[in-house]
Amino acid sequence: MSRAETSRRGSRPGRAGIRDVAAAAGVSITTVSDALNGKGRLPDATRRHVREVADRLGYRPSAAARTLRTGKSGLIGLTVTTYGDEPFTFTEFAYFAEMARAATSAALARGYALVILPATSRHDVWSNVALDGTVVIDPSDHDPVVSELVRQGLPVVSDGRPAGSLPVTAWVDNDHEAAVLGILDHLADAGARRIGLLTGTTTDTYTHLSTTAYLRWCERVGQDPVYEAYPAHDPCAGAVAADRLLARPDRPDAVYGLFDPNGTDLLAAARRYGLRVPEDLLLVCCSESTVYASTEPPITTLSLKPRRIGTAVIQVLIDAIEGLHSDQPVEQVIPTELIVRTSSQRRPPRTTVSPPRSPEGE
Amino acid sequence: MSRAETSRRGSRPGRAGIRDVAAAAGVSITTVSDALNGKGRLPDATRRHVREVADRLGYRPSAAARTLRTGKSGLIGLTVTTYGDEPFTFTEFAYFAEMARAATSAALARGYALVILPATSRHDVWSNVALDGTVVIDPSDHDPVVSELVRQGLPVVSDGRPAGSLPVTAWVDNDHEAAVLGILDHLADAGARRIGLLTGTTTDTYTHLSTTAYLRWCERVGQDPVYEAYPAHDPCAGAVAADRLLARPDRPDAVYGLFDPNGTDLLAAARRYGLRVPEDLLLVCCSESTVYASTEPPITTLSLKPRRIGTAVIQVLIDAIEGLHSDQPVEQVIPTELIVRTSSQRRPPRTTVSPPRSPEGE
DNA sequence: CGCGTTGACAGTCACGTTTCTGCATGATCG
DNA sequence: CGATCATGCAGAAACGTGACTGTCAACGCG
Repeated sequence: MSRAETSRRGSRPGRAGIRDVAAAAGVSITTVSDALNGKGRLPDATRRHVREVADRLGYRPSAAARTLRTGKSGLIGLTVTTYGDEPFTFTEFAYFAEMARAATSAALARGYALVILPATSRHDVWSNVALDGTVVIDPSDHDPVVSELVRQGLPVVSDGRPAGSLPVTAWVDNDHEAAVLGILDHLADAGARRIGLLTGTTTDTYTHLSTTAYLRWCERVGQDPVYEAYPAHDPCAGAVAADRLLARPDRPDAVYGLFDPNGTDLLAAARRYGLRVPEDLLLVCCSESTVYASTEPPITTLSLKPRRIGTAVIQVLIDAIEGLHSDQPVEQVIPTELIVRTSSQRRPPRTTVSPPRSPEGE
Repeated sequence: MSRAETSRRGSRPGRAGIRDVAAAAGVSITTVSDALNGKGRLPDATRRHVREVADRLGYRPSAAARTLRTGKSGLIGLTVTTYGDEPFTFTEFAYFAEMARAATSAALARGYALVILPATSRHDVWSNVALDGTVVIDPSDHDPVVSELVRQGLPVVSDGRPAGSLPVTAWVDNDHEAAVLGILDHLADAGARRIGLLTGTTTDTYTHLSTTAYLRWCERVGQDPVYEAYPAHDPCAGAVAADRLLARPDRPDAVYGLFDPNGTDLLAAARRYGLRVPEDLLLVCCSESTVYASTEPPITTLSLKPRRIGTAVIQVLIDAIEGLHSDQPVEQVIPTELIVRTSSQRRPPRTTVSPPRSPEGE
């Protein structure tokens, strides 16, 4: 300890640096770094001694310095596209919540953390955080943020296949067409003669693919399409659209709703029109919420398996970050699950469709 | 351009550094930094010229280097405590989702981003990310992570007043006692004679304060407490507990549920026992979900205003980070809002309590 | 016995930025 | 007209870490 007082010039008290550890242990900075990272060729005695001293000093390596040096921050961006005037709809529906939860867990298990970053945030926020890669949920056609990130060489994996020529590194998605066709067949099997659709006005691929599949199915079986579209980010609009759908002269006897709240909205609308579910109206909606297990009646839902999607997205992204070009394809399809409940099961198939009725008081 | 070829030794192609900008603009590094950050004393011509060149080169400052130099990362940790065996219940209920959404927005508006970090994550993840401060949601009594962060001098603001002697920098919370007392009075005003409570077995302050308030209210009005507790993280347990509560010999004629899914669970249980809502059973639950507006009947809910809480937490935290010791107190109470719907309104107050009935088939 | 080899460490540079200090140049004032 | 001063900008020192290179001793082998 002749003149090893190199620690006094450094940062504020309370934070010990690698120099302090080296001085306290009587070794060099290199030895400390190697001992803690298990890199060099050191005898176990030195390694243990250094680790002990580091623990005693409460040494925590500076994440910023490590990131600057290694070029890896251990941070992954989680981006959701925006709807309407709301800043963003992060976890507006249970899907996003579950997906983000699973993604966070999966990332953490591999030593990464997630940073929430809306696509419309100011550019300086994006460049103020060092990202190793990014997950984008349902990117729009010409998302400028995605292009920018890819241009910078960052891996970008999207939840939902990218629309247009968006240059993502990889994507994970459900087979939405197969899911919709399966639901329509399921409803037809239950006796539905005219199946309606509650869909959205946005241009994301989920809405687009689902609607297209519906229209194709209608054409195949020779049914006139019966659907109402509304801005999916507005909960009030959903209730109104559900009402509109059941008020039509060609009122459907079965409805599939693409969005989470459609189930309760359609149920409420059916009550207003005096329609019994499932006797007069079969109901299915796409949702991850458990409330549909205890509604009256319980409503059949389509689960997109957000936990599996979130996990898969993170695995693919981290593989790309760490250069583990996995033998799996960069396009991964996760199966959906139809949870059949009372609302889509009808014992005696009806042969006639009753005319629409006027709304009744509660 | 005599020998200004300093750019070649640097990083990989595709990322322009501040040196490249300086060389291309024919100025020094200092001038570039000052011009972009608006710091120095430069003529507008130089400033504009430098910015133009930086844009042309697609220059993005390195977040890691900036963080290392300034000591500020612009990152805020968002931590939720864990329940049971699940890794964590992030956004398990609508409250967390809304709160996180508002917090993200508020942070972004001030140039910060949120990093999702469960309290039980491995320590290396925590030290691998440079945080300016942390938000903890409902910290447990002796949260080691909070203590560690505070010891490092990081501001920590909690959503929910800290239990025990947890040394947080500040906290934001509702007045849970006043909220519960208000609901109980509301139910009593609607004619309730025996009010039950559906509560949790966890030791967080929300559950504790609410339950205590209930017990005190019971003592004050001379009612025997009627409550069931269950592990709040388990949705199945909630349905079972709701059933237990309505199966008791001293079955209540009004119930307040502390957790989000209690409304539908209680409604389903009431149907099983042939109880009409609100005629035979008044119902209120604490929830942020909009589904309770369209259930049959619509259920009165207590909103904890998570958007206001999330915003307030972030404002207080960033004020602390930036040293703006605001004149506001470091303990902030956000009022709750009772959204009165059909389930808690009864025209003719009942004078007798009907005996419990057996469950009926659906 | 001399030389190459290997183990065990120390010194030093670079990551890219911010910021402090300092040197010119022109303007201003006594 | 010379000294002072504001202005505009350049140079260089950090920030804390990881990695490369270099040094010194011990040791094996011809």
